[in-house]
Amino acid sequence: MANCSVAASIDVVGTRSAILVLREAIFGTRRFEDFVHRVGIGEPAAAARLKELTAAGLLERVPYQEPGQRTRHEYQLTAKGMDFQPVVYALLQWGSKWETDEAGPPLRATHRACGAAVGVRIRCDAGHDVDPGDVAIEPGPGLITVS
Amino acid sequence: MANCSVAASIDVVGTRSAILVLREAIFGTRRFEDFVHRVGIGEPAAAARLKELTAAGLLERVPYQEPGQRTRHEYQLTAKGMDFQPVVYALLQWGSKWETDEAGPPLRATHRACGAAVGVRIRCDAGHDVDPGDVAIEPGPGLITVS
DNA sequence: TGGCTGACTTCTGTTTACCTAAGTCAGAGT
DNA sequence: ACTCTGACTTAGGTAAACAGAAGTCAGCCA
Repeated sequence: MANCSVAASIDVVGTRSAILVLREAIFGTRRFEDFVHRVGIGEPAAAARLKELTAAGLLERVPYQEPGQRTRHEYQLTAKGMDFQPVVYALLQWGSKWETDEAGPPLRATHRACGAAVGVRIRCDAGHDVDPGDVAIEPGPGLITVS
Repeated sequence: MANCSVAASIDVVGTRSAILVLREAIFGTRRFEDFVHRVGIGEPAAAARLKELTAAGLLERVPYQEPGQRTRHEYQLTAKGMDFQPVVYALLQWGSKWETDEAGPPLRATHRACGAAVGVRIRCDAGHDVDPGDVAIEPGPGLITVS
């Protein structure tokens, strides 16, 4: 009954832990144990989310080997996973503005070149900056007309 | 154990139905019955999400009256709710690129002035466009150092 | 060959997120 | 007073999303 791409996206990253795992992957986490500790979830949940995100094509399981260690596997973002970055930064931006606790965020995303905090802006495919009020919603087939 | 604003955001809009209700609100839905039908959830779930989002300050319950009808209530986006638009458009953009089915999305967000599809771009507070690879993650207090 | 370790899996139990179906309730119109 | 309607609430059940503890397994090293 998914009637828009938003719903399709949520079908892929529908749970709290899925988004948090993806956030950690975007922030640079690669190894299973690190996902468990940094996301703050149990091992079964971490294993399930990593498997699902890998199956959905957002993560890739690639072998690596540290010197003097056996071959292991780590999880790397694919292009599809990297394209999810705007969603994470949008959440980060919104949460920083409206839901920050007293201590402030322990993680900050900044522009490498200038050090300013990173967020997102609404923009159209033609390159214009778009104010939230200038967005038109066009109903397509199969949807009840907005009254 | 929320260690970043992303987690704080997800605490507010943590469920599939919460994001879909918020999407509908952003797309212009106001009335209870419309939320139920357009989101495709049951009435109890819709009532619970609307109540939670109202309590969290993203929606506001305001009275209205159509001629010849009794006073009723509708749900309007607050400034906090409107600020969530980039998250929804980021999800829309990602889903349109990676998860579109054969029929295409029944709803499209476009720039009113030029008609082009609306999405989001990563940008820093200094106003620069930022490529995904140019984002630096700075660990703050309380977080294990990324290996 | 046996220990060690990171990466899982299995088991058991709880909570949360839904569903459908059937109420309740307020108040404008008759 | 009575009906009608949109907006919910209540009841009862199911499935998914978790948690914690305790396994299993692979393979490098000794």
